[in-house]
Amino acid sequence: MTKNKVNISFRIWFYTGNEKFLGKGRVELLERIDKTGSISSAAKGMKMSYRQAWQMVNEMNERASEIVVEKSLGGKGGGGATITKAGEKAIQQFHEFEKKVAQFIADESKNLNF
Amino acid sequence: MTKNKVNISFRIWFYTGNEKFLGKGRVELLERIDKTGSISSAAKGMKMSYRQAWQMVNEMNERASEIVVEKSLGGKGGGGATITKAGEKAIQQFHEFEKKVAQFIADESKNLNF
DNA sequence: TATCGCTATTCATTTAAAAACATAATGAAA
DNA sequence: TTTCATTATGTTTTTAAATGAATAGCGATA
Repeated sequence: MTKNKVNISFRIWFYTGNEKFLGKGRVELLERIDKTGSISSAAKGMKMSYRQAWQMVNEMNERASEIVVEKSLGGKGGGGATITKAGEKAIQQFHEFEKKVAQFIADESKNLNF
Repeated sequence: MTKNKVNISFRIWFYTGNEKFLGKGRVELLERIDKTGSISSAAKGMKMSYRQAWQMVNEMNERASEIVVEKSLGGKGGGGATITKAGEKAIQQFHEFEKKVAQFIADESKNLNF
């Protein structure tokens, strides 16, 4: 009867009310928007269609009390998108929370076997 | 600037090595097998095809060091399936772990706003 | 030895989510 | 006033996952 070590994986999501607001994927999207300055190039960088990326951004903006992405239309480069202070805070809080949970799970799972 | 309360949802998965072994859905499947005595009626009770249920059971048995479901073929009622001691333990440990994580997250998320 | 309901397995079909495609609309700047 | 890359939005196509259907095998028991 060999015992196997059990590893635990997890995911967390932030909700506002009962609507999904932020998860790992959306955080990555926000970070890429921050880095590239546009939804379209952020989407290109992940395996994601522009349409979906745009929709995600829109949902997040609708569901947060302050928008997380400021979008601009037309102009020099056609427009673009930037992360707001509220967006930066959301990203940071998500990472922090995820880290805490990871630490907790790592501690608690040390002696879990089958 | 109204702040919204943020709720956090999560899911955890048990892995043996780097293969998924157990998650919320599979735990429910095991519990239904336990209650009904067969994979087929357990599957019927959830929104799940017998095929998938059978495959899940098979995967779990392959990936655990001891099988979690004992299957019997033919005989009086055509056969059936029962949960082993190892299976019961797995279910119990999953629930316990999930509960601990839920408590941790509830505590940590008390003052999270946007 | 016939029956019965289950396990076991293959193959076709359905479905839902995402991608891909197409096309306006925008507005600063040259 | 033309250009440009982007946002914005509707429509079609692809893809992946699950379901559904069909069939064989099993074996205790009546």
